[in-house]
Amino acid sequence: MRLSTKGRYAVTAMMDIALHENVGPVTLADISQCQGISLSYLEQLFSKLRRRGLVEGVRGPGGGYRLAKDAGEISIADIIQSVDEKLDMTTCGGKGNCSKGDKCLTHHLWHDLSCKLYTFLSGIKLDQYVNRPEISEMVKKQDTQYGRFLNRSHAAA
Amino acid sequence: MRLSTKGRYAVTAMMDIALHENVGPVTLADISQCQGISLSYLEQLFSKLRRRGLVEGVRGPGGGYRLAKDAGEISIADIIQSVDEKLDMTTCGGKGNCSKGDKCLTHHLWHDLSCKLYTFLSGIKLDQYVNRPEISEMVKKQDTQYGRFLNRSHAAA
DNA sequence: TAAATTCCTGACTGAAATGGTCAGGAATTA
DNA sequence: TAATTCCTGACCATTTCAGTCAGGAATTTA
Repeated sequence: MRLSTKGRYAVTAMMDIALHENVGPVTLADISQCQGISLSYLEQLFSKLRRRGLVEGVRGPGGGYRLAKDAGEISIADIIQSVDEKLDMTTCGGKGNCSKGDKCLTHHLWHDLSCKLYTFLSGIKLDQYVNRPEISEMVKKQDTQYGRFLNRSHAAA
Repeated sequence: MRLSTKGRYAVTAMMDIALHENVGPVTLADISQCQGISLSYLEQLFSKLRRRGLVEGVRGPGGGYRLAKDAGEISIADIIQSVDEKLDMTTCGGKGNCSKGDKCLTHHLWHDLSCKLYTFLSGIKLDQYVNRPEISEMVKKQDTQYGRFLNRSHAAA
């Protein structure tokens, strides 16, 4: 398994988009500035998120990225697997041939753990955190601080 | 967070030792051969496990490593933290200064996740898997295959 | 006491992943 | 047509992983 800054960046960026669903597409440039993530790196991550069908890009001025599904249908597991590839912790990828064709001593352990972790991460959907009052306050603060969406007709107050 | 082969190796090796508690100290050479882990790499890992007080080394012929505590008191979290350092998934290490002194958008998310994962891994003790019938059978197979502990007076049948 | 065994330590190494840069398109809007 | 934004691919520095190597320290056994 792998759970690094990569997955964290992806989740943070997705959260940013989900938090601005009502405003319209969010540009990677904005996310880059607000969340402190390199623009080119974001582009790499979103290339994968797009291929996985989690977001869709809108080109041209006023464009950006928006969620391809409802925020309630996108889980943290989806996002992490898009960029980090695997949540499975067994060496064998669940096949049970980790020790010369047989299961290794810790196969059951890693299998159990992978299942639990996956269940947990799949259970968390984007909208759960989007609707938290502390978080929507934080994003409002950030938006005014960076002057985001000032040129949008239907910008948030 | 980090959960790589490193932590897996450490847990596997600890499991091997726990499974042979009744036979006496287990040499790293044996673990290396049976579990397919490089000897020198094992030595690095056990250096950390020893410093954490999870195992103790016995030098000289007939020596090896044995558990420093009861198998029921050693959790997977203990082992992984010994070699991999951190299970915490927040960027800030739990301090909440991840975004210019304030909490970042996903602070709560990673904090929650870290707690759950830690609770889960702390709850699994070595003895839980040692006492599983499938696993003690596997280890018996391995032992005869590699001819381990043949020169020990109280070797397992 | 000598030899064998085993832990123990530190320096070094190739390969991969991380996180990021750069350059240049392609599509869309104004 | 110009500006904006996504989109792609090549490239790069650094870190981590996983392992090698060499050598020493403690202990047991002969």
